[in-house]
Amino acid sequence: MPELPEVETIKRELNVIIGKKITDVIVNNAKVIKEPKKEKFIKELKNVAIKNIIRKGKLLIFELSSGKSLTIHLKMTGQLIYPSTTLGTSPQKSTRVRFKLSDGKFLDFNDRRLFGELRIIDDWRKLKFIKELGPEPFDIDVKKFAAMLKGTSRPESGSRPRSGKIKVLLMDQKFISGIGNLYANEALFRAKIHPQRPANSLSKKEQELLFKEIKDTLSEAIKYKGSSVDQYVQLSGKPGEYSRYHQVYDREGEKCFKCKSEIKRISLGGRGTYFCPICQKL
DNA sequence: CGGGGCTCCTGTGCGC
DNA sequence: TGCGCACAGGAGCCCC
Repeated sequence: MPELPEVETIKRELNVIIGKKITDVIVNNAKVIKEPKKEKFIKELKNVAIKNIIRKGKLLIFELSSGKSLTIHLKMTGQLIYPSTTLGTSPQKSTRVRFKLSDGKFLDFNDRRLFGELRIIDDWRKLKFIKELGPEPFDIDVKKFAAMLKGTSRPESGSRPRSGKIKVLLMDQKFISGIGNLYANEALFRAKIHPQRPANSLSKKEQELLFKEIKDTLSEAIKYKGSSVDQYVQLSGKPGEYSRYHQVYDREGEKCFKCKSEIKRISLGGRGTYFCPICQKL
């Protein structure tokens, strides 16, 4: 479940490979390569340098010296490991693609469930996923956020009246980018808002608090290098430390840290949704 | 439009 | 102790 903080952590750590050249590509499972086909994918990367690495929402983009870009989406169980060691966390059974760099070390893409997506494209800005991506929480102000929730934001930015559930909306990458199931749960708890609240029903105070808590939760998670709940690890293979600060996620039946009542779990948008029925008002 | 459910997959961890 | 299966949830898609 890498979300914005996890992908941002990896992106920052990947700084060390900027300027290095890819000397070889080993594909153990071509399913994660979405375009172009395996042979062309390998050819496009060989002897090409990594010029820059950026992140858009949960998507990593490697800008290459060829002018093209390699995009990597970790989806749920994707990992990037560098430098890979034979004794450490990589390579392993789930190592799907290995990039050999000009320093002789490997950057490994591991992905247990094969949901991850690698592609090479001429212009990442033209990707449908990118064009439809909503703004990041850090790129907007509270006024804009409030307008988006109310659905009164400019039509060309894709805003409509938002009567859907707030938690489902927060996870919608076309609405706002970077938030997944874990941080949607955490931010809503901190803002004392029930996940089933209609998005356009929030009071001005609630909008402000939610916006603040989204940013604070994400910032804190970045500070602690992400949450290792399932598969996520840092580039070095070390787990992220933020999991120990989770208030509700994966805590069904345990006591709320604030009011001691029982954390509940429901399903929203097909996702496990955790909340405190006392602290979070419907 | 919202919402629910299914799909892509596989390793883990639970219940029996 | 072993076996089988529900579950994890990012994002796209389909249908009502």
